This record gives sequence, structure tokens and C-alpha cells, in this order.
Amino acid sequence: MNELTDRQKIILSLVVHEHTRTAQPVASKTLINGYNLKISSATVRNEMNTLTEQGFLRQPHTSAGRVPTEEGYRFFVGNMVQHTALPSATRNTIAHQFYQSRKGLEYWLPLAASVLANQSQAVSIVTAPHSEKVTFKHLELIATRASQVLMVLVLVGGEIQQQILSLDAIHSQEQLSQIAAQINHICENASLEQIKNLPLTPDPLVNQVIAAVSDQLSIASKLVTGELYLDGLTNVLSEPEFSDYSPINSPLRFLEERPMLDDLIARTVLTEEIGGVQVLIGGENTWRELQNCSVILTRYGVPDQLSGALGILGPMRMPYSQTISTLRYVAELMSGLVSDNLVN
Amino acid sequence: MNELTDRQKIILSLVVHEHTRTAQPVASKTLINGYNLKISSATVRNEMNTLTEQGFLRQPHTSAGRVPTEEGYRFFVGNMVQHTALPSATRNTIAHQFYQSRKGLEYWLPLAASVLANQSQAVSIVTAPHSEKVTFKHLELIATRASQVLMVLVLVGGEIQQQILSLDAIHSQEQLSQIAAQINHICENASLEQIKNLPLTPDPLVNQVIAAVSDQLSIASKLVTGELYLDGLTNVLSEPEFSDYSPINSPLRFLEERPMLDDLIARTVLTEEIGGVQVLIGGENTWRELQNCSVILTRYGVPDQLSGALGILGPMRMPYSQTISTLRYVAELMSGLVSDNLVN
DNA sequence: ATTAGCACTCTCGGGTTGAGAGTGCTAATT
DNA sequence: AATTAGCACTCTCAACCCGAGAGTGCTAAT
Repeated sequence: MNELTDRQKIILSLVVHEHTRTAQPVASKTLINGYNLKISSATVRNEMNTLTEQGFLRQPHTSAGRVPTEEGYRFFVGNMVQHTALPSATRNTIAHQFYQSRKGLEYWLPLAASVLANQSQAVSIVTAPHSEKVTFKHLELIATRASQVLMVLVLVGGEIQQQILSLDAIHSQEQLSQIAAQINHICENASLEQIKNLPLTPDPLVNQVIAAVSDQLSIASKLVTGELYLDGLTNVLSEPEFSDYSPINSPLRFLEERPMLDDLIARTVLTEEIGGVQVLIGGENTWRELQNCSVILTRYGVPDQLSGALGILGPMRMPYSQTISTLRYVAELMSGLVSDNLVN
Repeated sequence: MNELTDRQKIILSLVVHEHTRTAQPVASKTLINGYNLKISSATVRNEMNTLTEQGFLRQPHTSAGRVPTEEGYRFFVGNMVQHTALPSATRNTIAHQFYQSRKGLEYWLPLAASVLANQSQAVSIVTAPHSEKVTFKHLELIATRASQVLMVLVLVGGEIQQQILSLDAIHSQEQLSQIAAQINHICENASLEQIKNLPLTPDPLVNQVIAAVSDQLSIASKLVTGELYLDGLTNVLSEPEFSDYSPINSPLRFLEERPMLDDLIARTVLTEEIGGVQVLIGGENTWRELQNCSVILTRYGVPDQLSGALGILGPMRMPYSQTISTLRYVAELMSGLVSDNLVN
């Protein structure tokens, strides 16, 4: 594939720009009118023709304007989106919302989702941060009714797991606390493997609890993404391209199928270092539900310790530059918050 | 308002039934064909006429069949839905899914949402159980970096709250554990009021932690509904009445506005005893977003201790009898699970 | 290489039409 | 007095046509 001339690049980017604005096919004339180019519409038409032949533009029908193809968007995003900074007013608005929120991940996560959805007028995707390698931090056993015990397990990073254990006999809270202390001593900062390979202790009760801990850690280690927060679902539905709603290939279907979404996040974000941004255009021939959509994903958190994903799903014709900047900024904020509150 | 004759009731219920099936206006002829009535279509037309005058039926246009009005549905649900049991096959399917799920509320809640959405082919609404009066159960302090401490607070009922505290100085885990033990002793089974009114202790650190506990409890006590789980969003969008999607009064908009949804749940479910089922038809002139929808809500859990809401939001023409039975059954199951795992 | 000019194509909205569905009414029937 | 057959009437809906308008591709001139 030969390169594009500068003029072709300009025209491509103008078509993209105009089409994201209007959602309509772009005519040669509207370009020279709206952007006072120094060339005639006929020339633009010629260039558009070659762009169409190269697969970057597409005509909905013989005598309509041009629309960018997936390829076209891909080229645009790959070669022509310059890294612009977010206007400081927007930055302040966003920062302010975090500032006056309650403190704690459980508040920041939905807030991030809401901010992203509002700013981008698209669907936002936020996963709770999760650490790749799970490590024991602290254990607590709490007596409840009869022989049932609530086990609370804190991982390095700050994730908390809970489970109800049924013991063979009734134990007092003092006894339980003592067992917990013992296990905390044994398991301090131990990895899943280390705990799995611990020798049995003389006390069968301790063994039972350690087995439960090991189970919980094992579950946690299999998790790719933490809890999921979505927001702005209605935004995307009000877009004209989804007005003839067909449930078959609706982005909403995609979002409700957790396995698909997990797969997407696992395949893209988690292979990326923090700070990088991935753009998926039109489902990349893999996800049919995302035909007219693009997904922008990034990772936030503390490298190697605790990280999650932030993303935006919107129509393919979205203001990429702006959306990417927004995502970057929110990721930065969230990374700061996570690292300030790291439990290790 | 005078009463309906038996025949009018039958016709109303047939219209409702047929319309839920087809989503089309129901003609007099289709009724006598489909349900082999012993009367003629003309008689049916006459009855339909009076039902229309009474406000139970409606004609989309002069010469179309009839459609039930909100009033019609309300009468139908109030007077004519008999309490049928769920087919045992369905019960088994549902029970089986819970049986082979992982144990723990964090798995049961999304599972309940998924089961309800699938069974009803509508949107399901599930809130985590929450207790009306918050009571201290157990506290744990865990050293992290520098002077930051992770506070884990367990409430009676089993809810867990976490918060990062910044202390004035660095303390060892032993010191922290000792402080926690002290506070556990002071606060055992204390209510929010009791903790608020505790006298200050000589140790300022203990006072700081107790203040934080009091804060957390106070936040928890203001919560009406716990975490929210939704599923089946796409189901409702595939319904024909929402095919001309208008974002203004879409049920999705309603679901995304947490305050509205909380309000709805607070106003209806929480005033209901466990086991009761509430049916809201057409937004009841309060929620405009729910114009063509009905919401069925119930409560599950352990009375006075830990309860949450289960609900289904679907088009107004939904199979009420079946949906109500399903909801009841899932609520029963969930109540059992919650009560088996109660922390008190 | 660019552009003016023009013929050509395709969409889109509006108007028309005819078939079909379903009603309401009236007069006959039970 | 209640029911029903029969029929005229109304309204929707899909199909079709048509003309205006938009936008292109091509050709010939610059």
C-alpha cells in the first residue's frame, strides 16, 4: 500500500472531522465551503476518489458524499490524531468532582464512570483495580451464630474478600482471634504458591482456615478484571446510527456479556503498560456486536501492584482526540488516588 | 365506578392476554377465533365498547382493535391475576443455578439478576441486602505504608466497610491490633447512637478511630439500598414498543438515574413486609420515563435485620402472573440464603 | 495539474391509491 | 331484552410514482 499525499491526508481528516460532527456523508462542496480550501470541489472529488479506491472512504450510494471506512478511521487515529492537552477548564471540572467526592475506591470508581460518560457522551467502562499476583496481607475471623465464622481476608493492595466458614465446633471470639493471629504470623506477605505449599500444622482448625484462605486467593488470582462499572448506556442509544435498533449487533449486548467484555479487556489493556491507550475500531473483525463502534481503553493504577481498566465505548465517529485526552486525564487522576491509598 | 360483569372481566382478561402475546391491538374477531367463545364478535364489540367507555380499553385509532389502558392493567393485576405456582421444571432450573454457583452474596446477587432477567426476558433489578439499623460487630486495623492504616469494619448482618485512616504517627501492627481489640471490647454490638455518645477515652488514637467508625456507621445508616445489580437491559430494548427509541422517556434513562431508582425502591419495597409484591404500572403518574413500563418489586432477606429488593422492569404488557411467581420464588431462595449466612 | 461545466444517478419526501382490517350501527332474530 | 348478521364506513399500511435536489464522475478547457 502506497502512502498518502499530504493533501489526501488533509482531506481524509476533514471528512472524518465533518462526519463526526454531522453523522452525514460528506460532500466535496461542504468541505470547500466549511473549511475554505484553496482548491476546487472537482479536485476534492478526484482526491476523494483515490481515497475511496484505497479503502479509506466509502460511498453509501452512487451519488452521496463520502464516509470514512474502518480503515479510514484506523489511519486517522494511527497517523493523524495529535496528542492535545485537555482544556484546563475541563480538567478543573473533572478534578473538582473527585475533590468533593467521598474518599475511597468505592466512591471513585462509579464517579470515574460517570465523569467519563458525561464528558464523552458515550458509554464508559471502569474496572476496579486488581493485582496480578495475589499476596496475603491480613486475616480476621469473626464469630457469628453457632459454629459459623465470618472470614475476612485482606490482600496486599487492599482488596478484601469475605467468606462464611462452617467449623466443626463452636469457638469463642477469643479463640478465633488467636487462630487468626497465628495464621497472620505464618502467612504474612505470602504468595498463593507459598500458602499452597505450607506444611500442615498440628491444629486441624488452623489447617481448615488456611485451606479456605488458599481457596480464596486462588479465586482472586484467576480474576482478570475486578468489579465492573458502566455508565452512560443511554448516551450511545441516542446516537443516530443506533436509532434503527437491532438487538443482534448492538453494543449493549456486548456490554452485558461479561465474558466478551472481560476478553476484550484482557486482550488489550492488560498487555499494555500503564499510560498507553488502545483504540479498537469497529470491533476489529472480532466482535460483531461492535460493528459501528469504537472502544478506547487504557490502564490505570500502580504498575505490577494494582491496576484496572478505564474505557469508553462510543460510535465509530467519535471525537477521538478529545476522548483520548479525557481518558488519559481521568486515568492519571485515578492512578494518583490508587497509589496514595495503596495497602502494602 | 360501577362493577364489571363477569363477561366483561373475561373479555378484559382475554384482551390483556392476547395483547401481551402479540403486542398488537386485539380485534373482536381474533378473540372469538382464538378462544372459541360462545358469543358472536358483535357482542364482543359491544362489551369492548363499554369497557372503552369505562377507561379500561383504548383504541389506537378509529378502526383498530383494542389495547388495555393503564387502568385496564391495574384492574387486571388487582382483581384477576391469580396466584399460580411456578412449574416445577422452572423451579428446578432456577434452584439448580443457585446450587452450582459459588457460595457467597457476591455471587448470588448477580446470579439472581441474571436468572430474573432470563426468566422474564426483561430488566432485573437486585439490591444487596442492607440492615435498617446499623450495629457494630467487629473492627480491624491493618498497617500499610507509613502512618496509613486500613480500617475494616464489619457490621452486624455481615456488611463490610473499609477506609484508609491517616494517623499522626507510625504504629506497629501489634499496637494497632491492640487498639482494635480495645475498641472491639468497647463497641461490641453497639448501635450508631451508642457509639456517638461514648465518652472520650484517655487515648487520642482510640478516639480518632472511634470517630472514624462512627462516621462509617453514619454513612451506612443513610443508605437505603445497597449495591445495585442490573441485568437484561437489552431484553427490554428489543421490545417493539421501544423500537422507535426516544431517549426522553426510555426506561433505561430511569435505571441510570440512581436517585430515581432509589426513590422508587424506598417508596415501595421498603414499606412492604417481606413476601409482599408490589406492581407499579405505567410509572403511576410519577415517573414519566416509565410510561410504557411496569415494575414489579419485592423484598427479600431477614425481617428487621438484613433485607434487599428484587425487581423486574418490563413493558406494561408483560405476563404478570408468571413474572410475579418467578420473582416470588427467587425472593424465597435469596431469603433462605441470606438467613443461612447471617452474621450476628 | 487543476477546474468549469454538465450529464447522470440515486435518495428522499410527498402524494396517491387500493387492499384489508376492524369497527359501529341497524335491523332481524332468538 | 339480549344477541347477532350484515353492511357501510373509517382508518392504516404498503406500494408506487414522481419530481426536486444533492452529489458525483467525466470531459474538455485552462
